[in-house]
Amino acid sequence: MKESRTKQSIIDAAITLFNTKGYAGTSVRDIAGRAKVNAANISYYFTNKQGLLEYIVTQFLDGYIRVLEQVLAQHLTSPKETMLLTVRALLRYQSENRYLTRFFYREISLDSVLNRELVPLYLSRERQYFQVLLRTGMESGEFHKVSFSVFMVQLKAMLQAPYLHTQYISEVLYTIPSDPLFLGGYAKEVEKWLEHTLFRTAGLVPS
Amino acid sequence: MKESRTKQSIIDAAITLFNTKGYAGTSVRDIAGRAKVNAANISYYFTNKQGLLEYIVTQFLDGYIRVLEQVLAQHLTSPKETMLLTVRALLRYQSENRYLTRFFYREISLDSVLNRELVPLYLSRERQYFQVLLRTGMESGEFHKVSFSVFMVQLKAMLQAPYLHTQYISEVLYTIPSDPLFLGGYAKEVEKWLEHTLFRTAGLVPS
Amino acid sequence: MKESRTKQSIIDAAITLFNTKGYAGTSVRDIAGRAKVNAANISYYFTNKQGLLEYIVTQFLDGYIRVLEQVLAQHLTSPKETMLLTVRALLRYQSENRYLTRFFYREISLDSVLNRELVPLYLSRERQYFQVLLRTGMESGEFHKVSFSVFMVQLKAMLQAPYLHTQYISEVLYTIPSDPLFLGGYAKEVEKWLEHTLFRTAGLVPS
Amino acid sequence: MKESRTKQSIIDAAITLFNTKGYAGTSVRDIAGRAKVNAANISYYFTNKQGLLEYIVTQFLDGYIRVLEQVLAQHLTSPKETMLLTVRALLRYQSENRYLTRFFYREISLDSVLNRELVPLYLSRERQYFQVLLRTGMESGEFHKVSFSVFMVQLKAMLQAPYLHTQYISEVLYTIPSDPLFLGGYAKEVEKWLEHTLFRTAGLVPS
DNA sequence: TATGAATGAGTGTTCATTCAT
DNA sequence: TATGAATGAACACTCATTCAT
Repeated sequence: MKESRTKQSIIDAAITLFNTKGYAGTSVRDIAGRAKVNAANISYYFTNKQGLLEYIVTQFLDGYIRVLEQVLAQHLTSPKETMLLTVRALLRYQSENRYLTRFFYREISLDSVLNRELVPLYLSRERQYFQVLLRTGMESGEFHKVSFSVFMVQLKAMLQAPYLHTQYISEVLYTIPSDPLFLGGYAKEVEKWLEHTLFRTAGLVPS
Repeated sequence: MKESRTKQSIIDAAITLFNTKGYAGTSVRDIAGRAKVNAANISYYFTNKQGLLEYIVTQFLDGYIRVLEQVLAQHLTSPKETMLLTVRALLRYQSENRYLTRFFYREISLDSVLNRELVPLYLSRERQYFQVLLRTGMESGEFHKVSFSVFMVQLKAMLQAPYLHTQYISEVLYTIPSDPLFLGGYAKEVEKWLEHTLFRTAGLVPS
Repeated sequence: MKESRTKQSIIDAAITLFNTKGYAGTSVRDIAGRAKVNAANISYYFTNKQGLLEYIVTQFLDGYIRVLEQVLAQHLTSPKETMLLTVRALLRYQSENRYLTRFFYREISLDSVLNRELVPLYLSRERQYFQVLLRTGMESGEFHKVSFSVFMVQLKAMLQAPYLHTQYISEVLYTIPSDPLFLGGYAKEVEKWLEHTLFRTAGLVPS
Repeated sequence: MKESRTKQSIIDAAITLFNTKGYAGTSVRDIAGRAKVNAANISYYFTNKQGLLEYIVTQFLDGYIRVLEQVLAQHLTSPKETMLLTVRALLRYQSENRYLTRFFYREISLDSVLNRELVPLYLSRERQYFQVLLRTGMESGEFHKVSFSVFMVQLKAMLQAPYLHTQYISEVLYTIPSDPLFLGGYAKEVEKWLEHTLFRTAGLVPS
């Protein structure tokens, strides 16, 4: 079921503008103007501006969770391999939705109905995913014994860094996060960190 | 020269509200209401809303740079010691201005005149500070040979993490960033990371 | 293509209020209130208050120039007859738009973008029209040899007088400029002046 | 009794600004800024903005009436001579107060308390002055029999023209109204008109 | 499905004015 | 006499949204 051209162009325009100017700093007329549609269409398709935001964020989080599910669906036996593939998949997903990712990680820290109600629902599923994975790895002896929370805050920082510290990241990798080449480079940095802090046995899984 | 009561209460209210609702999401009437002053005072003291933002951000960045200068003023001979004291001082400064810090690190990624003109001026001074420090440390043999850019993006991530990943950080440290106890805890994590990636000789400088 | 009811009632209200209170002395809420429409419609239809002014003034000046063109379109051979018909037509046009005329002649002397840029464009066309007409009349011998500038300043004063010296004019003509009867009366005064200062041959063209 | 420096500089600034931007278009801060005084002084010296306007207009009208009284005080016996001296004196007075004159003639047509109450008081004295002068002249046989109202509207137009039709007047007289040379030139035009329409005997009174 | 017209609430800002000093 | 601080009301304008078509 393809979205109507109008609906999709609204979404695309919204993501771009939310990313550069923030949600509150973007007006529905801005979005309609960039999407080259009538502003009333936004209310028609998404009820209101808040509805458009929820649609976009939900879409992003649905995709994020789907990435986790797709890794699980491969029925890998090694926790180490699962962790590596998960991280790679998430980095790829974020890179494919880079404007949305950047917007989400920025706006998530604001006080809003969205962040108090909708977002925690998804984040608790992410937390559960990694909790199970970590426990399994530690029980099997593949992972060092680490604090879950300490690991998580570091992992999240790793995942978000390229989208929050844009001033430096481009120099580090001689490229920008939008560049597909970036994926490989930054992913290796993250894997090095996993190797060092989590994995007991050396040797990377080939990417 | 003390700020007038009115001016200061506007600043305090603005920091709180910018932090929770963002700059664009905060109206001057919101600020005036919370500060319990007339909204016209904002124009009176800061010309306009944008002027208030600039005043606040400038104040924050001035303080940030002053922290660096104060460490330099101690004329320490060891680069390692200098680096440690710098990081501790910056963490303390951020903790003392935690709402402002959080707001700044979020809003800095938006497209605005402020971020295109005023902020880079200050950030280039921070960059220069660490560039000199790193070069000195590497020449004296106290530091590993590392890429400046890679080091910086990691350092910035370390400094900003407590303010950007607030969902997890409280669990990690059994406390919140506002808690003074937090300082010691998180600072130790950062120092451990420095020890590991930058310093050639073991042994922490007593805090 | 008729203007929408809302747009036209804004224009009508604006002309009335600009005339009695001046442009700067009239607020958009005044206009909206008198027009019995929402104030936001003014921005909707005219971008802003200044745009409404420009629309109104442009409309007036367009009509003014059109009057001149319509006289020309009659292909009269006698300069004297052309001059008389022109003056009568302009007086009729002004009488039909008396509030606008009065407002325009007052506000034109203020320092504004409008008066520095838009208005001179139209006035230069009026000047050209009379320049050609006067030259033709003088070459054919129907007109006395007069200074163009002296003639113009007097003609303009004649045309504007009923709208600028309203305190006396009503007494002079035992009527007000809005009265259609006025037209004949004042027009005759102007023609008498033309007869006296410009025309070499006696005898009025029947009106 | 000299005005205080502050008060006088407020008056000067107000006249300039009222002339270029109109009364409603000028803010008390504009005036204070140009006068280089604190805005509160305006309320202190003139109660409020309206009071400043009244002060200025009253000053102008007082001077205007004083001009008439000074001609009368010369106890001239010839109505013709009186009329000529009056017109010359009024033109000189206006030229000496040209900004104020221009502002007054423009703003006088607006609907305001000032124009409904204060101004008519003075204008009725001007009317009476000319009424007596005209009657005397006509009874003595020096003046043609003319309609008072018709004469007045023409006279007023003559007096105001240089200040209302500024676009053309400069070309006519190869000078600007502010130029002292202008006085003589324009005065002669007006006297020619008087000679033609009012005076029975030829021969100008030497100026 | 899509739009132009229209609105009420809210935006940042300026206004003339007051008042303690 | 003169001022900086402060205010409430008003300013022009933008906002997200509704609705008839």
